[in-house]
Amino acid sequence: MNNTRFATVIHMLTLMAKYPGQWLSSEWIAGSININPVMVRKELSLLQHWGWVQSKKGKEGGSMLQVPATQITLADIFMAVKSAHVLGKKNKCEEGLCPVGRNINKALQQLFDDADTALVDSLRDKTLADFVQEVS
Amino acid sequence: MNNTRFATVIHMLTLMAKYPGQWLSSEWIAGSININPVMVRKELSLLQHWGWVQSKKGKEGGSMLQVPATQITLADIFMAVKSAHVLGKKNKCEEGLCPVGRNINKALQQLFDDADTALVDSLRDKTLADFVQEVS
DNA sequence: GTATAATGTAACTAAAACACTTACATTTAA
DNA sequence: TTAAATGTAAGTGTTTTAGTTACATTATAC
Repeated sequence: MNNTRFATVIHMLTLMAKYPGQWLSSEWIAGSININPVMVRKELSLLQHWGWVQSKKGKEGGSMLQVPATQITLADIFMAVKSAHVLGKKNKCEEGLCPVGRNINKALQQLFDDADTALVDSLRDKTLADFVQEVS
Repeated sequence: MNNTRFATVIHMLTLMAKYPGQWLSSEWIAGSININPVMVRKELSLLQHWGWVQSKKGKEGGSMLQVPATQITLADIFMAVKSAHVLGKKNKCEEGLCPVGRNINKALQQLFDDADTALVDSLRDKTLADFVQEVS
């Protein structure tokens, strides 16, 4: 995770949770985060895909939360944006070039999966609602 | 962590743990990992800095472990190579541009630190020796 | 109906992170 | 004295990430 996607998405969700029932424009959300509105819209499409957010096109349109903030955990949010393993990437050890290396890579895979799980587990007991409360 | 440093370093340490008391050349280590020897030497300087590894220049030189593999935990290794937070980076929310945003960023900082801690804690009960045993 | 203001998305550009590579000074042992 | 290794700086190439432009589409207010 050497990107800002988790920060961006939780920021977006927090704003929507703070203003429930209101159509927030991507322009306005982007302003609060200090990023480009198109980036916001890209992440919005992810949030829609997960059923967390509803968007409305056209004038007076925008986006709002579709599920209670108590039902979204930080683990859910992390998994939605996670790309790589938390311990990083593996080296490419292909075509049997590395005799010892192949076994190591197999053990690494397990280790990487375990680490991902440990982190996600630690995020499971905090909800978006909890986070929003900390902010207010 | 969207890089291969953890994988590279634990691979290197595993090799040195498997061949204790032998001077392993960066060329040979790099061959097993299938990466460039210079990358290996860069990471070696990190491992030396932590006192885990000893290197010898000149002909018949190389590197070897200087401490027992039982005394290096995966948490130690992770912390040695970790650059960003496991949840990623924060958005730049400077100069009070974002009224709501500033509070969120403060809460995010805490969350990011907690997540890092949770991951490190989960890595603390496994040593390099444990990992090497899994590989063999 | 028409103007306005929003989303949705593709395509492109810019910047940053990452890994590779070259080169060479230095060191050490056979 | 030669060979083989580390140490490291400097430069290049690749990939990832973020920003930006552009525009088709949609929906509302007037």
